[in-house]
Amino acid sequence: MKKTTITPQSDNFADWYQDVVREADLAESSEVRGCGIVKPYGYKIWDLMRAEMARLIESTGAENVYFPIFVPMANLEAEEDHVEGFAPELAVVTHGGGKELKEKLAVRPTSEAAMYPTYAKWIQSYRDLPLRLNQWCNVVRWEKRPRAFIRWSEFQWQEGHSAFATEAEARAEVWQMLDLYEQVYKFMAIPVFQGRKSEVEKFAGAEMTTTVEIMVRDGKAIQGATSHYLGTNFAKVFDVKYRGEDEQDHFAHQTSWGFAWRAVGAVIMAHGDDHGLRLPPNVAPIQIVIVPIYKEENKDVVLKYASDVEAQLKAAGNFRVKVDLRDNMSPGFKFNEWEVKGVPVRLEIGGKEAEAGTVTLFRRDLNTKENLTADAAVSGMQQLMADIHETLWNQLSEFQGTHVHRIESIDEIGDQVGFFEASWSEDVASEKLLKEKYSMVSRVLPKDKMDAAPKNAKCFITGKEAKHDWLFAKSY
RNA sequence: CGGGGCGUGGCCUAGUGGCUAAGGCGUCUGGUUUGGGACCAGAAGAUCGUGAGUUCGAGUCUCACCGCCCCGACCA
Repeated sequence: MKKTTITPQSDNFADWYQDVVREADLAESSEVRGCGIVKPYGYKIWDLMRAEMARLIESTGAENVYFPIFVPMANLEAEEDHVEGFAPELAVVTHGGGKELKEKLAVRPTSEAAMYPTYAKWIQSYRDLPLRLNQWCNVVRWEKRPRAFIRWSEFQWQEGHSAFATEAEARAEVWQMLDLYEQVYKFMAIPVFQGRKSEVEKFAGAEMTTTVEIMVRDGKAIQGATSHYLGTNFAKVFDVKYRGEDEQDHFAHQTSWGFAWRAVGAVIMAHGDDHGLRLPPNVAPIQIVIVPIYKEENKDVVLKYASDVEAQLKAAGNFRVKVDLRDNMSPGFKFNEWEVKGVPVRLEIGGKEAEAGTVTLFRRDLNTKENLTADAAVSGMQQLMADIHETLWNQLSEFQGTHVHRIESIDEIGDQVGFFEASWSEDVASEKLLKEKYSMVSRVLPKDKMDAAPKNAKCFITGKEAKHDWLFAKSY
């Protein structure tokens, strides 16, 4: 008999998402409109993602720095497209120390304008290049429609900013960092669609934006991370130039790339089911929960056995294991709670198991139980974690596969959900039309389609000459 | 900024002009329990979003304001 406080996905996906965030104790809303409070369990998931992301970034030789949260308004206004893109969502500090400020300070919505005046000082010679820096920080964008993790007004992320002597190097960096983002999502058992953004969708001030797009369980897209080629747009504004070997001054070619805690939201929406969260082991705060089940007369025996199994697991694979010792809750309550929280593996250990030297093992990816010897469970745990990761990956991959629809005309969209592949003219007006009609925009020109001829010579919207095969979808 | 909805203990809900604002969940204390969301007893916790107004009397009616949520447009 299952009682659930979670709305089924098929009833209302948005409600389901909010219910999971609440029931799994990930986050709650705060006193401040649009800003969230991330609770310990939710923050740990982010920490695990962040650690992997940090490892990947540092493996490329980029170094960490920290720049201030405040940016002089004048800096932000310097790059025309940039300010136009961000002005509507700026938080601005007008008072400090009890006085009105002459120079208003923006709370950074992103740090190009905060960092590049300093880059101009640091970069003098071609010998100072490349400069590849990263910072982990919080940024603020006054969002009109916030959503837990996916789009809070304040969020944590990493933003990397590099400068190169040549366009070729900068463009290579853009794709290299995008590959890291694909890898970090692989770490979360999430396949991505990697490629480039349209003119309408690209970053304010960029020459080119690349993206990893994720398809989640309702067929919508989440932009998982972006990597931009900024060209010399910002360099010209902030005077980021270097003396080359040719004894001439040149503007630096810049990139920026960012990954935010919306990834937590992506994991929830990509893997979750009607019972709640299903966490890939790599980002599960608790990978194995042991629920001891005992009566007064066998309590000591059961708890001893449970703690032995815990010790063996920790010795075998340094797993994140928790023994749920709360004695004011029934086993059934605990089962449900850990399922909602997405713990990949649960071991039920009671009198029967203690006597037989077995465990009852529940895996959250398949929601199945089996009884096996404790030795087998321990020695097979590493493989089981890998299997769970793979199952989640495969399930999502299969879902994505069946939800990419090839269409030749805009009207074929109808009420289907998912991503739509179509040959497109890349005409700006046509993208607006698509948005009005189907609330849908281009998501990505997949990397492997960038140099390929479109399958259909005619654009699916305008009938004009198509340039490439793009993916379109509704998005978060 | 448009459209819709809602403000009553931490959360959910009752209350539809009349006595001391009721119940469930949760929390705390003690006890009893433990194989799929346990039970008993007790306790704490609300100036009913704010301000005016109507009335003998307002959680309830009127007006204004504030805030929140959901659906769009904007965005990582």
